[in-house]
Amino acid sequence: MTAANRETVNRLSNYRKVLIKLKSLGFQKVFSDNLADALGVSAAQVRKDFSLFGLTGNKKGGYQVCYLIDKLNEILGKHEEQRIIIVGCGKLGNALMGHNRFVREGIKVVAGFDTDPAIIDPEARVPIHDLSTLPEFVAGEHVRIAIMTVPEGAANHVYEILLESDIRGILNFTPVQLKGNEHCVVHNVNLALEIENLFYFTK
Amino acid sequence: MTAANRETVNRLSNYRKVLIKLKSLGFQKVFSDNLADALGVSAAQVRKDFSLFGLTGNKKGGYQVCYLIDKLNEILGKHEEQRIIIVGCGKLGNALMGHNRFVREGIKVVAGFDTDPAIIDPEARVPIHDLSTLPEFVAGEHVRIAIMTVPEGAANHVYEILLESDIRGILNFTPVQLKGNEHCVVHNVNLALEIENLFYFTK
DNA sequence: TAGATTGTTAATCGATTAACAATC
DNA sequence: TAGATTGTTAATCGATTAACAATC
Repeated sequence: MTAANRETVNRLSNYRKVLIKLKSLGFQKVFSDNLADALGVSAAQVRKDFSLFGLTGNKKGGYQVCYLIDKLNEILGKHEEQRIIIVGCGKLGNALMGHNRFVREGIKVVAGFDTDPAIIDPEARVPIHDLSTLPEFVAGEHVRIAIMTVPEGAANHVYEILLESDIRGILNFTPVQLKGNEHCVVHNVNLALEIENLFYFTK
Repeated sequence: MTAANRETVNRLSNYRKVLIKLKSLGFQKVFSDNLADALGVSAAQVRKDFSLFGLTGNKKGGYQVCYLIDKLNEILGKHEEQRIIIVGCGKLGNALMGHNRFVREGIKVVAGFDTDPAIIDPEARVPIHDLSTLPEFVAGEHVRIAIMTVPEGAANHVYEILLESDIRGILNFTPVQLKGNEHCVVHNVNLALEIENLFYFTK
């Protein structure tokens, strides 16, 4: 069995989103063909994905919408609130702290961290703490995912702090490409790279 | 010949970045092996990538750093300033408007667009214009790349406006997955999806 | 020359797709 | 039953890697 990769899991998230929409419209069952159209993938891909995660349907009868949603919630950890922290509370970090979409998707930013005393504010609605208190906070609050929005120069230092903490996954917005290791997964989002890439493909 | 895909172009950007660093350190030549190590890919991949774009080296002598930088600048369109606009100047759009990294990478945000009169300010350092003036502005200023940071509900409407304008590439931050067409490339950056993905892989 | 590196061809790997038996 | 859909196996496709001849 091939293990689920990042793209597969992204498709699961997208199936879930479509299914929730379908449920709200009163649909009770759905065919692989319908989901395929909604996502722009093949029906075989949908069935393959479901098969990989043990999501079963009925020959001829398709899949039960509620069943799929429930199973996907479980697989994606959507039964409970997903709590994250944001390290680096500059412009970008701040924007993400109030990101409405996170709230709607059940993702809660429980705290921000920074080193600038002018920014630190433990009394704010989303408290901003000193970076030095991060390991303790993460351990105490059982947070395992962090967004990194620090300046390029601080990237490696902050990364080390995160690796030594209980953080298990990082969404890295710095241009420094971080590798991750067996304890900590890193996804790099390099905005300048994305723009550069678009320029290439529109030439 | 297989055409260059997104990942290949991303690697080109990363080679370029490493090469600029090497040049500043006084290096004049580099081997595929060195670049491979720097990026965490195989040396064969480096040579294959270069071969695909006609970047040549010398058997035994490696590649000339300056030559590679120059060629990559040309391929990636880095000889001139890369001008973009930002559509939707809420928290996230605003943060990206002042993104220092863009400046350092030669990417210039020439204007923002919004529909909220309270936000519109044509006199600001980066002017924010009314959305209705976008097609005219884009045509007059020859801008071809746009970042979309509008609310989910406005995504499809704004997308249509962009498709009818001279915009050729879009970096889409709304959760609505846009497909793109033969005239316009779309890269979707779905932050909530990225977070969800991290939660899956850290279970 | 001997040793090392490029550039390319062939092999491998993994993901997607096509096909179809099972079956409702 | 006949028709339609799942679930899985085999085929395809594309990207990465290994191997090596060419050659500096």
